[in-house]
Amino acid sequence: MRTHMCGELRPTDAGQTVSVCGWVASRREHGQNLAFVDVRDHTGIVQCVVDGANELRSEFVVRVTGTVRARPEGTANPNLPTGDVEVGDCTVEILSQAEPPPFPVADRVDADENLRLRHRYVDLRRPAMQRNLRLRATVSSAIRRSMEAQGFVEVETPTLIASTPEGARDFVVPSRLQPGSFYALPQSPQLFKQLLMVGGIDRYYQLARCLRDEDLRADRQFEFTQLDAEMSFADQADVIGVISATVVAAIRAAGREVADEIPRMTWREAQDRFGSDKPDVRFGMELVELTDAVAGTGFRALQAPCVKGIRVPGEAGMGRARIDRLTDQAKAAGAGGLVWLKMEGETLESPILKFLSAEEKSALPKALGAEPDDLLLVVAGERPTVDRVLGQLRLELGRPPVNEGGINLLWVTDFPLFEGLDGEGRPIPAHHPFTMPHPDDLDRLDAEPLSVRSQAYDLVLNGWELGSGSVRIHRPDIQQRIFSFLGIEPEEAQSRFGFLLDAFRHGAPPHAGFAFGIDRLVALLAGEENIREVIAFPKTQSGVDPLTGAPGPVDPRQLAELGLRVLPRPT
RNA sequence: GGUCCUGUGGUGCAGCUUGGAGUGCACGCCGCCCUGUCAAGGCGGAGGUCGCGAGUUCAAAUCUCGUCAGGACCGCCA
Repeated sequence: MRTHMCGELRPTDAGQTVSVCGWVASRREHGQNLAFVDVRDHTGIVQCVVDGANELRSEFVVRVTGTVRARPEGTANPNLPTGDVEVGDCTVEILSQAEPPPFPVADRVDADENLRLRHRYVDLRRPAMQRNLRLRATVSSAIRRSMEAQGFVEVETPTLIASTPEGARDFVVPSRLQPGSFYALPQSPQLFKQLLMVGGIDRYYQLARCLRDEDLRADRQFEFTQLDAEMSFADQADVIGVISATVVAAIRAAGREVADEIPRMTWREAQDRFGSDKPDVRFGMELVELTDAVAGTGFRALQAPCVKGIRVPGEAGMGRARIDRLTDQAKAAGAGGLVWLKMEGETLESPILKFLSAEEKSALPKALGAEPDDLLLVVAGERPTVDRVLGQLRLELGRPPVNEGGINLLWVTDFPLFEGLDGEGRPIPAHHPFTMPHPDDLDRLDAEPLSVRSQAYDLVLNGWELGSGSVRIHRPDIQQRIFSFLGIEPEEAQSRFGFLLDAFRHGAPPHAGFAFGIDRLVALLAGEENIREVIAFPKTQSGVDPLTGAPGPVDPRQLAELGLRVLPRPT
């Protein structure tokens, strides 16, 4: 049907008779006997010269046959890769007519999200969406090649699985053959990949669809795709090596530069320096320890176990309203308040000056490395709160746009095993309950559980959590001990995860794994703030697909067959 | 569950603060003209329940309340 793609014609093709197919991108008529028609396919646009184009309209699908020729002197278009040539003496076949598009098919579009999604098939024609989806395919392909080159085997795991009421909310599918019983859609293939290790697969990977029924965000959809991997007879260093190689390969396949070696940082260091477990290391403004500098202060607001601050360069002119908003934000995040100091030239200005000693007035700016016209923000309180609050303020005040600052990968290691205590004093697992504690900390499990580190690690890219992994518990005795720690009784553990514990009694190799989100990786590589831009058919924030109308009601006969009845919505 | 922003011809906006006739801009659409344009140009034209519903008022796109939709965020996401 066609001999060439629109975007590939060049002066070297001159003289050839060609056929191209695509959509009418624009039409410029110059009377009855001359018109220019730009035809677009995913490779680009080429100008076709026709006698008349009165019957053509935007987005009509056409096949154009004609002769490639250099454009006349002075009429080349340097903005177009095909701008030195045109297709002349054209015959135009209309393959399909089209209504006027609901929004312009331009590279950049500012149309309403609902409108774009309702007409996604038009939206996808836009060069930006074409680039994003093709970038995604390039990245996926590079990931597969890298994993296979490292000896990993792709294994598919089931989509209809048993619900394990742990972590995120499950999507649930009613069973017809067992009315009243339900499948769940997998939040991840976690348990299956561990079973594959017991099954001797040794190195497993999968570009796995994961589903979680939680509220949507710019970086979260109901369904998302992960590189899911697991390896036997391997430790943390092995996993980090494999995943590092694959992520670097994927980023390079996308045409971006990245170093071979990915820096590492412990969770503790990330908290101390950045107030986050996923630090954005593209900019400074690190958290500075001030506890000693104000030890013994007479100012009550700074009498706290931990005092830290950040230096906001050049923001001494910040208005009172903005500072008040930051203060509200800090309080909402748990801080008692927000202390601010301004370097008005060389002079320190602050509402709290009268409460500070002379030593403190010089020690605070010095510790923070303050320079003229800087704004200094100080928070006091319990250490985790101080870190969290300042970490948020740092992002708010300094974070660069998504497409700036290059690609900065970072491994964050030595996460705590538990992230705190629940209402009944039981530890909450920071990762998941199959995470192996750090061997050096095992003997503190009973006495100081919150100080126990785990062999869990996250991969962070420009402040986005790309993914996480861990060394898994492969011994039933340790797994039972962790379960009981989490308040999961042996009977409950048996009923929920019994199949895994059974498997571990049949010869489980030590194993470790990882999973990271493809949607987020591709979005960052595409310079997009929102993962919807790299998903062909995403859902809106309220979980609706405006194109297909999902979710919708089902036929009453379907419900009856499933033994279900829909209750009226509570009002 | 909560906070904030947005909703005005097909599209993107302005108008809203300080209520006074659906007013305006750009694109698109329809018709005519035009032989070198490329977001072509010129002339003319059509197209509106100001998301929806209440309330206040002599009078509401504009003020108030509710509601729906889209977006950002908090909660949530082991």
